[in-house]
Amino acid sequence: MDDVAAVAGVSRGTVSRVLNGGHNVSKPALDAVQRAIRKTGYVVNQHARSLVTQRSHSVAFVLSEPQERLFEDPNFHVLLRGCTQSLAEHDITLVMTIAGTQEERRRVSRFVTSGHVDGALLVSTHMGSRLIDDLRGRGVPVVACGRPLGHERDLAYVAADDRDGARQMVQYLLSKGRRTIGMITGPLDTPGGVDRLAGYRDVLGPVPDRLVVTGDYVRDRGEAAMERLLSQAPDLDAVFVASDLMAAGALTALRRAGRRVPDDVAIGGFDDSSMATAVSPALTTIRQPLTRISAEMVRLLLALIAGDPPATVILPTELVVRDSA
Amino acid sequence: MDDVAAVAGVSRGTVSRVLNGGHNVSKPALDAVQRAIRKTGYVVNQHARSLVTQRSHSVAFVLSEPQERLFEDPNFHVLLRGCTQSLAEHDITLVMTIAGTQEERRRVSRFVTSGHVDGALLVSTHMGSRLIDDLRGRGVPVVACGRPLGHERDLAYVAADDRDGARQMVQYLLSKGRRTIGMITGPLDTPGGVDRLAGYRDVLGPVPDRLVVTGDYVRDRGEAAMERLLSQAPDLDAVFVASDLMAAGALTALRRAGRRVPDDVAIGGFDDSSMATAVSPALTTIRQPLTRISAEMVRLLLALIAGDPPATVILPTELVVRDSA
DNA sequence: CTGAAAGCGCTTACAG
DNA sequence: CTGAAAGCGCTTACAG
Repeated sequence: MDDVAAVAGVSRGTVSRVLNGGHNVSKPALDAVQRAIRKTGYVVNQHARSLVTQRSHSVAFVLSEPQERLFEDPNFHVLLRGCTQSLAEHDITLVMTIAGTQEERRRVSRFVTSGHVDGALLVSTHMGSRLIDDLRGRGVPVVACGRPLGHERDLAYVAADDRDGARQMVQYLLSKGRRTIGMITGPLDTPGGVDRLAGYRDVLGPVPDRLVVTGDYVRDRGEAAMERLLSQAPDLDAVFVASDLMAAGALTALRRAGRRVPDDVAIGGFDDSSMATAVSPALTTIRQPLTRISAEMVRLLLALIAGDPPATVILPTELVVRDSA
Repeated sequence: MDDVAAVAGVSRGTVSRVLNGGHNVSKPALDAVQRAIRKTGYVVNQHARSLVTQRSHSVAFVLSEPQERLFEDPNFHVLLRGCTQSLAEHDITLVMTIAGTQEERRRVSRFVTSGHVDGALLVSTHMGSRLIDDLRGRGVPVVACGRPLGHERDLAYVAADDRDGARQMVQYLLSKGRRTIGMITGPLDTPGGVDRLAGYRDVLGPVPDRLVVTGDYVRDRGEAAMERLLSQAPDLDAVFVASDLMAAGALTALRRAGRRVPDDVAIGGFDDSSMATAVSPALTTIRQPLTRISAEMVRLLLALIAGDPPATVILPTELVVRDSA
């Protein structure tokens, strides 16, 4: 920076002003500095800048999933890409962190609170990690993806309307003449687990236990859950599955059992992830607007960093009809 | 830090020494400082530290793919997770950057060279972006994933032995009695494109043009390429496909054409990605050791940052026999 | 083993 | 509009 100032024949203060928008700088000074920057190939040292501004212009993307299951979930990539792009538009860098184990969570907590980032985007399905309390306690701006069970009031978050999506799907299955509709749920310590089940019950009222099996979002579990459902309720003619990945597994189990989809059993998924069209028959499912969710998370986090109070954003879900129901 | 020093009754210099390993510090002083740190909840300011050490303890993961196609590729996630974990073991943070468009590449280049990171892991299939030259010119330590066409000599990289993998697959197909073996290649401006085709030719010698179709690694293109191959060479009894994703597409095309796999046409994939077992029949394929590739990339980058000269690491590939061939 | 002091490369009131 | 100067929060020879 001294070099640039010397070459341009001005003070470092003026160089700095040019760097920060060029306000209060005369045209000739501005030109001289810009020429000097190009000539010297100068790039600001972000650490020095951050040290004085107390702002790093980067945020953490915290993947806090014990089994790191999200990595296999196509939804996750859409979210990661969406956040990276939305942030890039604001010239903010995404720092990727994985908080799978206890040890990793400690590391992440230390990292996020040590001024390395201005805030954090929390992506996890299961709750109950101490991470949230740690970060909140330090006053770090945080936005969660999905309703953070138990922290709805003190944490900003963006979520799809899971419950309404589930209602739409079950109503659709009914409208197609299905009468015995089973469900494979997500884990019941996740918002997608409880809310989608609640939506199912909203429409169907009290349902016999044998019609509901708890899953965990991944493919294999969907397959096992479907087998169980088939043995508990051989008479079912439709199943609402809380994720496309599990629905893909359910399809496999049905094929093996000799049941045709959708003729014998209709399958409704959730997410409208890439899996929905990768399987055959293609899944009728509920679309979550993940790209918009990413954009809203970023918007909310930037607002929080700017000092705004936390807020909640709920985005609508939408029925997508394909071949499985 | 002043607070900690005050509480512990020592100077800031001593606090700093404790923070940096506790060498040359007396036991009582060390204890007092650690107590004070706990009591005050102090966390170092990384920017201040980096400003003086000139080291950020973070590296960039540069995803430089025009179509951002990698995001859909399961290989990519394995790589990202592998790198994040290997880096975490060294207490180094991964900063995720996407350099898809020209504009993004400029941003990334500025970011990487401005001292924000100590080095970069370059993940891209296509070459010829100016990014490499930019970073090299600035003296930024860089390790590429896969042979960087045209930069083999001046860039450190880690790659799987693509050519030998291709040879293994073609030899296997021959050993199963297949006589007319077609190939769907990757893009010919990528190492996986040229090297896998070279391996195919190593075994088969000169091959009629009608047996080889160029693809682009993604599913849809694999489907289209298979259709083309089927019309150009209706007599083929095996196809070596340069990626599992394309092989999945090829399977769809074959099913539609009424050809049974592997009875009528055997399919050999490449990657052993999650796609290989997600499709039916499961793919016989060539395994790339992506987790080891990530670990080696990280090791190489840290060596580079420490001042070692660039190096090349080639990891073996391995035939995995399943149902498609 | 320890403290005082310089310095890392910036930004930003402040005075002019 | 511009320069001189203080200060962001650390680390690290240096002297003791």
